[in-house]
Amino acid sequence: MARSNSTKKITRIQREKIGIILDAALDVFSNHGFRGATIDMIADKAHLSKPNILYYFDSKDKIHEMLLSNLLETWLEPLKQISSTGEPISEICCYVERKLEMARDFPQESRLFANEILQGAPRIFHALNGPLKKLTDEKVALINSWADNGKINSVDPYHLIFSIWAITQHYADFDVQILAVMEKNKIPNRFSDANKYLEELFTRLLEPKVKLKEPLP
Amino acid sequence: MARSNSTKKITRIQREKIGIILDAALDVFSNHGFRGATIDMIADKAHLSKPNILYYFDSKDKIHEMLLSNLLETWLEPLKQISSTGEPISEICCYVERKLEMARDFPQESRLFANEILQGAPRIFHALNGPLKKLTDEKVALINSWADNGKINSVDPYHLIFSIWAITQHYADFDVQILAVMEKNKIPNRFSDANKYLEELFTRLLEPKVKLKEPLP
DNA sequence: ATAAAAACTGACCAGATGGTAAAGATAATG
DNA sequence: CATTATCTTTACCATCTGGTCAGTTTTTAT
Repeated sequence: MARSNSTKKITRIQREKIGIILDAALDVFSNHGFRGATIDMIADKAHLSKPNILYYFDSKDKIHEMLLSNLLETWLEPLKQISSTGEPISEICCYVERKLEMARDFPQESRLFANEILQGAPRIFHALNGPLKKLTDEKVALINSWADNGKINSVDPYHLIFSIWAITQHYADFDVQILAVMEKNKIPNRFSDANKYLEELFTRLLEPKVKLKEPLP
Repeated sequence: MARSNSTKKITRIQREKIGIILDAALDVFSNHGFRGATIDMIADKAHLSKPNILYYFDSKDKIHEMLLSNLLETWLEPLKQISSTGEPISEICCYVERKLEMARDFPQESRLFANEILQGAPRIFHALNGPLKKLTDEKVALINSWADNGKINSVDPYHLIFSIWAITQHYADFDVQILAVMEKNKIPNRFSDANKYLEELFTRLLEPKVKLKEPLP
């Protein structure tokens, strides 16, 4: 059997088919949620038979599990990149930009995540409570230190981060609504327009009230 | 039968039981999504038998449908209240506040809506494309006119509205994540802290660059 | 009180769905 | 080439789930 008994070698066919299955599963799970997705739908999309899929994964849950654990690293990465040595406002704006790019380029991953959280995060609560919390704590401290040094306006760092998460996720998760509501000719530019808007939003928020002139180099 | 053949009188028992069923259904649908919810779960929560539920509603879909149509009015209301005669920045901030209150007081409704949109809005696309679009168009025009008159900073009105929707929804839909990540002693105040943060966020964004002094009354 | 209408129940279906078993087909290996 | 290990399929099963139905109980109206 091919079941993921860790210590086994992985054949060429296994690597290929597992990839195909995960691609198909991501598509199906992200569009229908865990319960709404069926193995048959995944099988159809992957051009494989249902038992064949269950030859590579023990169960529907296992497929979903693997998608989520693959996702988490990708999801944390942009936040990790906020650097304590960079210029604060540009660090934040670059973070927003990276997140927005992810919403544009990986909307399925975004919706998979949103579905999971909406249902109460039954399968990844541990990751939220562990790695994500740890990373968030770090960046909260960093933002606070920037504020203490007068480099940015003093704001609640948690809510700053939440608002970034919220807005950027929105462009992936609520895309249907955006498409339905927006003026048709504005739709193609929605991501670059959003980026422009968000840059102004967060720059204005974070600019220190009294701007000190820095000496020219 | 009691089925909703519009032109029929409604008895006391019908009114009561339909209310009980909708309450239970809101709870179940919002926590599990449409496919994840079962009539049995609704029946359990409502302390009614499954056939009894189907005595009042023709199908699972009909229950869901009614919840969504009830929801829509509630959902549009806060946006409607933005008034062209008020002070622009305070109108926007009050809108944010109302939306945030809804996230706090009706998180189930918020998640029901989010679930529906995430799955591609199959059952309410018409409402997004109709009433919601119409209302949004109006408010977009209003915001643009404020900007043209120099009363607010000139920003993309669509993305302003989207960011308000995104952030306020987030506090309901992603509550698990917030609870997992946030410092424990900040949790009880999260809504009032959010309100404070958002007021500053949008005030700073919308303040005209050059503030004209108004004559005292 | 009694008949009619409304409300409710237990038993039951049919189809969908997650998953299995066993045998056949294909690829890798000595 | 032969043998083994891997891969795939056909035919299933058990359970869940939306929904029905025939009949019983309760409420309402006369």
